[in-house]
Amino acid sequence: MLRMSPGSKKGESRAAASPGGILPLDTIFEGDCIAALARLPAQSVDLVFADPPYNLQLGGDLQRPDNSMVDAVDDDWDKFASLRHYDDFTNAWLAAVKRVMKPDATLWVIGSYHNIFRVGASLQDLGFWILNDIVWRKSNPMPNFRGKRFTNAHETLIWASRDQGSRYTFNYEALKAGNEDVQMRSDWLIPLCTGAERLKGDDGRKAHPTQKPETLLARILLAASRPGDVVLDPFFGSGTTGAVAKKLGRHFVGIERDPDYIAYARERIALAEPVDDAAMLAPAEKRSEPRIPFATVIERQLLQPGAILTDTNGRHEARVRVDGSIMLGDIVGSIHKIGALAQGLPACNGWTFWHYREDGKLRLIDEFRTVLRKELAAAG
Amino acid sequence: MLRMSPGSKKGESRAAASPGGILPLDTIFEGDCIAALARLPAQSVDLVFADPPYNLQLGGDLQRPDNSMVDAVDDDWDKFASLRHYDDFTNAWLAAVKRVMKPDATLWVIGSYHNIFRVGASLQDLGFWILNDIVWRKSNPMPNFRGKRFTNAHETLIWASRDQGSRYTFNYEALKAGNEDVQMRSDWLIPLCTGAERLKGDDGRKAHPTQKPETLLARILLAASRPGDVVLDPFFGSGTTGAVAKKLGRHFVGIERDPDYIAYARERIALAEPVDDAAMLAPAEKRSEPRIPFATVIERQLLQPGAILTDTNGRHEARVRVDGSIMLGDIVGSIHKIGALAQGLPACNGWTFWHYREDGKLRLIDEFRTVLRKELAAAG
DNA sequence: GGCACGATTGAATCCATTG
DNA sequence: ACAATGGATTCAATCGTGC
Repeated sequence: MLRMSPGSKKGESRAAASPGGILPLDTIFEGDCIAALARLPAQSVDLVFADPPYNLQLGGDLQRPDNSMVDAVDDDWDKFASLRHYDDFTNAWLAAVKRVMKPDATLWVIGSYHNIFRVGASLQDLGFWILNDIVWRKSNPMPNFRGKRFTNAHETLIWASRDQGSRYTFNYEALKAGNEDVQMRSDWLIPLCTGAERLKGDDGRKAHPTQKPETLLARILLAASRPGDVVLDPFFGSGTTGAVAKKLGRHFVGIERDPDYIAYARERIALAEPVDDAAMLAPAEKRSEPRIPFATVIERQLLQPGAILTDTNGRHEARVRVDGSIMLGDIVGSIHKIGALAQGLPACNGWTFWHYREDGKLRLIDEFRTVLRKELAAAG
Repeated sequence: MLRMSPGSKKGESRAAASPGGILPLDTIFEGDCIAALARLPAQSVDLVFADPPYNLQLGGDLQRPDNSMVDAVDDDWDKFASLRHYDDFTNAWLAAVKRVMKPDATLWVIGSYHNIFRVGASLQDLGFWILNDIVWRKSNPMPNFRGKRFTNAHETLIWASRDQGSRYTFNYEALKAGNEDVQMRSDWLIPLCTGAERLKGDDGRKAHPTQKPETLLARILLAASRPGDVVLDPFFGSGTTGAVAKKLGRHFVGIERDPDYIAYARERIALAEPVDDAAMLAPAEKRSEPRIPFATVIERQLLQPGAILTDTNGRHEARVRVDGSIMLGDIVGSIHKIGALAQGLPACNGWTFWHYREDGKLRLIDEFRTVLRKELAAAG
């Protein structure tokens, strides 16, 4: 039986239409993840964050797709059986998630060396297309007490699109602006979830064993979703995904089978304060300028047919034709094509290559484009 | 047909007895890796380093922003018909390697997200026991030219013992002593192999497309082998493993298919001198302060979205956005770009320009950077 | 010689729009 | 559906050249 739980104490529950039906938003579903996913409408979510269990050989709590338990194991035969069961489980939830994803949605999965190779191989087998693997470097990892291995100071995330060639959301400019104006790398330094952020029970002990830091989820949501998007977390746990989604103006859908965790999550999400100023929320984007045909420069008589274009050094000379093409020797083509040809390069932006001479000075033809764009903007 | 080639020009060839026969040392075998492995004695090597093809599956050409071409890895040895074929290949060489390993030997494999999940799953299936996954963070990776993904700034290594419960070599104290007396972590910052270390052909072009830095191999050998141990590299390439083994007083056994690579490797190894001080092979330490993204200040909630930043005089007011960009009027950008814009300067250090108000006093946002640097310093 | 500046390069699954 | 084409997009480090 599937129960629906509003994400906030107010009990407000929004919903979004999708090809497969109606998806309740900002809601936590209580129950088995695969069964619950099967009841969600197809192609209804924009982003998935999954923090699946990875108790491979730890025994006791590994769940088969049919919800039966795998016994604790320590001999080889059982170890292989356990790996296979884990793979079955992984394949099942990944396939179920894939069905629920919009065509351009992306998936994030976090794991450690115990399980991430199983997960990665499974998702490749299912046709997901890996975009990056991301390393969460922990600034304050637990040391290796016995001195028998390297300090396990990181976890791995896989970022994948539903299919090869999909047009996924990636807020490149926003990430770059917040990162000292250099593009964001695949290794992220983020502290563990500790202190006040770490949820504690009445007994003062941690409420959830693997609560993820909000910083981590914030970066994921800011990188790969837009305000108003729907973020699905099929292993909702203590609700970090929901809390961050609410703060950042995204919708969430959570699935969790433990009612205690759901209680913690609900309380926590109710307390989360959304950023209310939309201007603070919309991702920084380089606004795409309208495309200006070079022919317009001629039509508007900013350049005359027959005018000479050269590169910076004057090594190449081309002549402007009435139709906006240019001629180098007896070869005719666009400013881009001829620019590429002149340099022997596979491509070229002609606007930023060709110059014209005015009052004895060389000026870039891109100045014309700037002028025309300003005019266009003024005209609305 | 299998040919045997001495590793040095002197042609000296040592050998070690093992349960399965005699293993020639400091030798490069020319031929297919799986066939060659089948002829080596069982249980004869102490350490394996493997740098298998990554199965990159590149699409078309990639151009840099200056329209020059990226020199892609398009070699035949990296072409596989399908994931299934790649898995078959992986299973075959891993099984062959396992047979040759002594019971307490360990295996290192390096890869990227294209192949590492296949490799990890395969070696788990074969009964290897993963000890760590290690992240090689590149200090100077190739950027993402189109701004479509995160900079792919790392590769992954898996360190595994032959069997669960084996008594492998791990030089814990030595690593700790060489790491400012803190445990060596699972994330290693090491530059790409460039400059004088990078082997070049007579034409001045790189001799091998994926030559690994000696620093990386040095750390592996120092961590997981002892002087006199035998290190096997089944994808020997340009011989980095052999050169480092010789420098560090380990023996090597290499397998390589391409006679050109073998020629480079042999010459290189002949020139390698055993070192007295292993620290010579440590990476040059970085002394510069780590770069702190302004987005971290928001992620860590040191400032809230919507907070007001001003200059000293309060002439300019900008507002902080969730993604770590700031907004002046309706213009969005980094603290640096907007700081420059506000002053009409070509550049500006936003950290030392913008202030926030706390308890009625103006404080420089650079104070946040100081705090974060202290907190994150330990992790580099 | 030393410094400034430009050219080059590294395992890469790297476009969007129009016709 | 595919094909053609306009034109947007990069970080750290090394090495060579010129003053």
